Amino acid sequence: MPADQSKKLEKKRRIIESAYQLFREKNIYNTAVDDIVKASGIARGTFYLYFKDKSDLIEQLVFYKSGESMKEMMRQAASRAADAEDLEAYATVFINALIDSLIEHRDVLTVVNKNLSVVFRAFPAFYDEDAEALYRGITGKFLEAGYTKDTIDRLAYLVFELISAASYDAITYGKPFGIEELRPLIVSASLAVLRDGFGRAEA
Amino acid sequence: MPADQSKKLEKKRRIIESAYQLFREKNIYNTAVDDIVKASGIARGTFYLYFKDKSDLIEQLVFYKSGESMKEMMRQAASRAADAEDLEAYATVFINALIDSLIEHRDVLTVVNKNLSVVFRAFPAFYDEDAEALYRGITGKFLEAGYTKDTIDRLAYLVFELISAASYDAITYGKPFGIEELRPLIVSASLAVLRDGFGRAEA
Amino acid sequence: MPADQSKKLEKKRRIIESAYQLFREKNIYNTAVDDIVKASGIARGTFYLYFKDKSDLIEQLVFYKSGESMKEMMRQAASRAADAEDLEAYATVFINALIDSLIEHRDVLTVVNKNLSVVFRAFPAFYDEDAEALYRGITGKFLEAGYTKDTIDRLAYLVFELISAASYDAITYGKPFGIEELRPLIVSASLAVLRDGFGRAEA
Amino acid sequence: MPADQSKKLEKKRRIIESAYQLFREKNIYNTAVDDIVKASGIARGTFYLYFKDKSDLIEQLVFYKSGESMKEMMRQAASRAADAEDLEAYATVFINALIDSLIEHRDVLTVVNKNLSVVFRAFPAFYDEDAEALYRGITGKFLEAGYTKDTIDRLAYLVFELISAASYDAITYGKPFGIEELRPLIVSASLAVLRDGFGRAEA
DNA sequence: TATGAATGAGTTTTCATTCAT
DNA sequence: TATGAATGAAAACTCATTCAT
Repeated sequence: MPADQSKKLEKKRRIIESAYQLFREKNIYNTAVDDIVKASGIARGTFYLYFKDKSDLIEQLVFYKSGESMKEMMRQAASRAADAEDLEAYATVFINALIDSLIEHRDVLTVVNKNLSVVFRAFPAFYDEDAEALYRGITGKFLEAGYTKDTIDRLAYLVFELISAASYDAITYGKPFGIEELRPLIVSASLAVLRDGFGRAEA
Repeated sequence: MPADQSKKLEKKRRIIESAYQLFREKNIYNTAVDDIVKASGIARGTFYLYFKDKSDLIEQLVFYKSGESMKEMMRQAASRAADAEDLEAYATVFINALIDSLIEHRDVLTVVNKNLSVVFRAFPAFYDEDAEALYRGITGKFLEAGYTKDTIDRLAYLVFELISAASYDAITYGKPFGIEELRPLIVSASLAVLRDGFGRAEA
Repeated sequence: MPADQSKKLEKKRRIIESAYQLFREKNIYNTAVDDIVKASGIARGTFYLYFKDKSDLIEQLVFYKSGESMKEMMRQAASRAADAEDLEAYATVFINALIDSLIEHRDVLTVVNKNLSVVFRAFPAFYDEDAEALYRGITGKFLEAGYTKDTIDRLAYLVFELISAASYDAITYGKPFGIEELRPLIVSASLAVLRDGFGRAEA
Repeated sequence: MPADQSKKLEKKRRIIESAYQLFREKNIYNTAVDDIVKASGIARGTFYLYFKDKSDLIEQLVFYKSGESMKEMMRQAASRAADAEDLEAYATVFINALIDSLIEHRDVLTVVNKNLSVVFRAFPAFYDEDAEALYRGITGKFLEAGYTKDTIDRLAYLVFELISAASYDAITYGKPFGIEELRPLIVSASLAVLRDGFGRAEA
């Protein structure tokens, strides 16, 4: 039973992976189910064994891909920021690392687009155990520094939005400003937001 | 001849307006050209007299709708901020007024979505004379205060991104935070970004 | 306008006619919309201009075909029975002529099958002006002979059911009895039903 | 081995029973093999262990269901008519009882529809021993009364057709006439057919 | 300019049946 | 016997676009 289960999941992931490739190359609306099954090496009907219809696949793909990527990015950023001496240094390294990750995962951005925010947004809601642990790890330092849990959630949301919105076009189009041109401003603006948030919370 | 011109423009606007309604109700990909011509009360062929194809309509619609709305929002915000005593007060009133406008034009957000940024982004590029004049008016105060033109463009971009990204879900979904809950943070974060940008620019 | 209208109706009839041929050759469920459009010499999409979907075509075809055939059969039967001296002779000739017509239109039976009854059944309800006139003509003799309108409707229904049910398999399969073997019984049984009906109505 | 046999038959009946339910609810062409196996709680492949294909199931189902119902109806009708004094009374009670049975088994009519006649028609051919015995029992009285075997077969066919055709819509749709409205006519018409048939046979 | 019937390539989806386990 | 994942041919339907009037 568990063998069968995992085999099914394995095939499902294979389909998602093929679809993901095609979506990147041709965009979602120009990719037919037919293209996906051909790329997956499965029969047309098999697709409908795993997904109710095309939009079911899209939904699952976006959630899966953006979730995975986001966790991966957070993990990398958190690990690089681990040895920071104080909170300000921690945030600086973390944000820079996050931008690096976004650059590295630029292909995800193409497909997942606005939907990345879907997961960023769900982040404080801990949509899965890994994500929860990560979020706790990252924000823990702020809790120790005296930020309230509520303030942290709001600030995290705001900063993630700022970073992803500002980076999105910079990374995918390089317009109207390149990412390296914008990077110092993003970092420094994020820090300002965090500092400001702390001041407001104490008041 | 000018009468003809305006008649043509009039019909074109009618088509855009009908399409806009449908896009809001059913989303772009679920709206057929057929639906649009029916709603416009014109014949199928006529559509292609005014637009090269469907994507031409979409492009023009998004540009038109978001451009118009944005100018309107900017105008309102600028007028409300006009009497502010200092730069900080000016920015505060302006940002609050901008959020109010976004709330008021929430229906535009639905259709134009991520594409609002398209125009926000094009802003410093002065995509039309009105817009250019507006942008000059709004940012003029910062120029006088000693910000460089370059810094202003970057900061304007960043702040607009921050405001629109953070407001988008708050206004359209009310999740994960409501707009009024987020508003003080947005304002204060924006001010922090502006202040920070000034400091960095001087250095 | 009337030219266009009739042209559209003309094409619609052409599609119905092609479908009818195929339904007879291959049966309804083995005939694809694709076969029909090929046989009609039109494009796939055109089909959907005239019929909402396949079942819409079937519905319209059955109604049209069975209606037309039935009127034709009634007309023939009525004309052959016209000179009959008394009611009994009239009915005898009429019923025999009706059976002849059913034999002649045996191909309609194949497609329209049980649905012939649909129209037979609708008969007293005068589903169209031609049919109404015909029905009035045929049953008029019985009205004069003293049958009430109510009795006529019921008897007509019963006799038509008897004739079509008993003839259906006899004509299409020749089993378990051939039509000529059954014909005298059907005629005589029908007359018996009519006579009996008259007696009951008087009592 | 006989235990196995009956187990096999048991499962076969379960499949037929499930299919029967679905056919009633959704009609034959809208019921997929998949629906049937799900409703039967068996695996897809198992279906093909018991039936060659879908049409094999349909054939067996119709035969089984209509045969069973028909025998049941005949049995009831024959038993209620058993004590009748003369042939006319016997026929009257029998026909009325048959109509009652059709009303009671109306659900069978829905599925078996026109196909009920298939079995009615097969009746004189004694498609199984039970049925043969029943038919012999019912028609025996007519044989004694002087009807020839041939006449009996033809009359039985005709009368069954008359009754089932006339009752079908009356019972399932109540249109254009209700069954109770039609019942006296059906009975009396049937008797007329029988009487007439006797006369013709003697001549 | 305006019309709307016609097009047909392109998509999605279904489903009876097979077959390895 | 029993299973159910896999198959893929076949079917239904959509829709942007063209073109004769």
